[in-house]
Amino acid sequence: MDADKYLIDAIRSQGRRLTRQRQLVLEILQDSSEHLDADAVYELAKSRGLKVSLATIYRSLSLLKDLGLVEEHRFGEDHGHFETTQDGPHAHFTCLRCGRVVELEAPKIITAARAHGERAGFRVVEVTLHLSGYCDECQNEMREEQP
Amino acid sequence: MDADKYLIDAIRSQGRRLTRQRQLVLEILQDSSEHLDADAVYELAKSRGLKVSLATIYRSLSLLKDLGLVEEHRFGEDHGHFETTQDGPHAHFTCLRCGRVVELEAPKIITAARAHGERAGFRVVEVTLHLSGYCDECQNEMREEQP
DNA sequence: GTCCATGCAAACTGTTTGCACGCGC
DNA sequence: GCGCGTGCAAACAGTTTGCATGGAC
Repeated sequence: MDADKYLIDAIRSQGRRLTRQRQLVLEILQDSSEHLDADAVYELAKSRGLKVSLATIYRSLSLLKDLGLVEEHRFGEDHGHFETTQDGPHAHFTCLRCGRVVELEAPKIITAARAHGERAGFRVVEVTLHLSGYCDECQNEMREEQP
Repeated sequence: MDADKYLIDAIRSQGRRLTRQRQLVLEILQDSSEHLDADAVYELAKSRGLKVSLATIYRSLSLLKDLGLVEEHRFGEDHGHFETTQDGPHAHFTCLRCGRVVELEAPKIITAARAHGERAGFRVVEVTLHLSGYCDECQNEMREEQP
């Protein structure tokens, strides 16, 4: 897998070690189109037959964040969601009914927001744009439930 | 105080009771230009001579949220910040050094983001725009520290 | 007087950490 | 074999909850 090479390089360059656990955490995030939380990664890792603890999941996620391979987002909830680092800036939408987190392309809006912050005198490091509401599917289902 | 009338009306209309604790929590949030977390509200309430428990702070904040008088935000941290409900949509900036949370007017950007989400087929309930980085003051101090 | 709101402490959730063992190098 | 990485359980922070007492109405 190509991405493994990134991982190997990144880990080696820091004098860290490549372990099955770290590999798998990254693979799981890459394979998933969803934005998983730590517990979901943990369950998926176990279901792939790896003996692993939740503590290691957190430690691996933290390392991968430090390496820049993974990003953490807090969508107004009390726990984090993780995704592999994306190329361009993008926004997220969380469905309040089914909980799914979807990505949204919004480069212009995010760039405008960054410029707006700089204009106000801040050095802007990060811009987070998060929408919440109801996805198409859930809107339909809600219509059926309450005619 | 005018805002107390809002509180009284809102609470009465739900058959709830007006207590010194609830009044004070709202007052503290109104008086503060910062975006306080639960513990900060707790400390301020105690410093105003009210005997109160942290549990009550949380319960009051939750009630005020339900009444629509207060909003909770999670700025990528593991704990919430609270503010009285504002008129228009606005963004927030968190300084990564001093932790201060500042409001930012950005109605056009937020409106554009909402429209963007609706165009993608979502019913958008909320838009959160959050910037983080370094405030003017901290930029200066950092310059002095590392010449 | 009724019943909701409070204080207290204990429970709970997501996350982090100390320690002894295991495994990548 | 050296030393980082791991599993386990305990610690931790923020928040919520059960229960008996207190106060708004």
